[in-house]
Amino acid sequence: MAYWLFKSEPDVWSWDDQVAKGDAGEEWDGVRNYQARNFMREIKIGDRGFFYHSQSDKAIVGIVEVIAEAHPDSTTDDDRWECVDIKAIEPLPKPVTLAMCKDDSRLSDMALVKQARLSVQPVTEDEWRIVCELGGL
DNA sequence: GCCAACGTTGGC
DNA sequence: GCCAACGTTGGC
Repeated sequence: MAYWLFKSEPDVWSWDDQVAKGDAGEEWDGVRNYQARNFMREIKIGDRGFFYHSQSDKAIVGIVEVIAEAHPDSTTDDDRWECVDIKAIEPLPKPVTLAMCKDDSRLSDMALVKQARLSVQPVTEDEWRIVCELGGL
């Protein structure tokens, strides 16, 4: 199983919005970036991901599971863009902020730290474990 | 609200 | 195919 990080502006689509969708989940649509799209093509059903709030929060706030692999993005007619579907699994007892990731030398290679603008990014197993630990899981 | 970083577009 | 111009994202 692989691990990922999904980034969203909470004003547009927040963790609470995701939780409200329950097990039905929701399309992770609106990605207009080739690098992120290419990662989504590698994502498999059952993969886990962090849900990150950019802008005001700048924190990893929850864990999601992939329930549908890459398929055309229904929010555009442009067939270059695809999306996956995810559902909320559980919140992090303690959100892990960007500052915490930057302060932890073990996380200095995280895509989140190094590539601020990438909206879908891979997370290594070690990084996953460390962030869960920091988050109180 | 500003600005740096980065991705995309289009002219050559 | 290169690169300048432009647009967008996201941290501060």
